[in-house]
Amino acid sequence: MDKSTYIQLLEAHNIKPTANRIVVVEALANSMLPQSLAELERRIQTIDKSNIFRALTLFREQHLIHAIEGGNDGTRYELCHSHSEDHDDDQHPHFYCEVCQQTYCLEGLEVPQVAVPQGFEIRSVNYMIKGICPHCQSES
Amino acid sequence: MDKSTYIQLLEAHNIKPTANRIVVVEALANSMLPQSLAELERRIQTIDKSNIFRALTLFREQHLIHAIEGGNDGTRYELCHSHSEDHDDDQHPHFYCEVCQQTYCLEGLEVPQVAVPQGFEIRSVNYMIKGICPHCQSES
DNA sequence: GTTTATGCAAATTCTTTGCAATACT
DNA sequence: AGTATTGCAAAGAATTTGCATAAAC
Repeated sequence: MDKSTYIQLLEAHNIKPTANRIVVVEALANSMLPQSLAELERRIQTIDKSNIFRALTLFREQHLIHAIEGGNDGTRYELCHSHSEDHDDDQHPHFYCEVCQQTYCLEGLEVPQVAVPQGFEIRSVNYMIKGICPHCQSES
Repeated sequence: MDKSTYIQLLEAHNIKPTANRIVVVEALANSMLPQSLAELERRIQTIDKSNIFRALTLFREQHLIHAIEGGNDGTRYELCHSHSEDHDDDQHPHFYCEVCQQTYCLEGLEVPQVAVPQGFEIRSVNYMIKGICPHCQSES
């Protein structure tokens, strides 16, 4: 993907494509794994963390990225796959390895739905599995 | 439940039943909703937060309580239902209301399993739904 | 008397905001 | 000019640790 692709992506979500925001969205796009704010800070030395944070907040509001929680160390962010402007519908389960502490996307899988009681309105679902990943499995 | 029940509960998990620990486990048992550390601090004025924290850490190690994450404000704790000493098997989905910010246990429901790829070993699953609860639904 | 638990204070870590300077339109 | 964005610094919030005292065994 080149720069103009990211600009289009930002614009599709009504985000003005500033230089910093392009860098942040690019960093997310190039990440295999969902990134925490701290990881993005480490990766993007040129932008202040408050600005990365503000970019992420904006991206989240515009449904360009979504947040996943429940691994261990705070919130992680990943690009939405479905590029809808007003909601996320590409939720997939995540797997947090208790040994290497990486969070994997289980992209091929769907988050199974549960039948919630009458009156609960579902907006989103976080499905986080914890355990040991194949790599750490074979180490032991 | 009276005090001796809590003592038995602690002992069943190989936890020495000190006065403080009895108070903490009692507070959890009397909570309808999973409690955060901050909520427990507010509820238990007699015990220092570092101690509540240490009790929770110990309880977690001994599988007396489990942690749920992904609501909004950090980790919440609830008693395990299955009183096994070495693992949790009573996971149920939780529902976080984005309006009133309460976390509900959907106790009647099971967490649906997903077929993870070969090599991933599942230890536990966090299923967190976000949306609007019946009460806040009817407010609007 | 040795180990364990406790309370207080403070260190850490992570997230979020204030504000002046800069860039954009 | 006027609005939006940025970097730096610092405020906040939440979690976790150090350590001296006190309690338990």
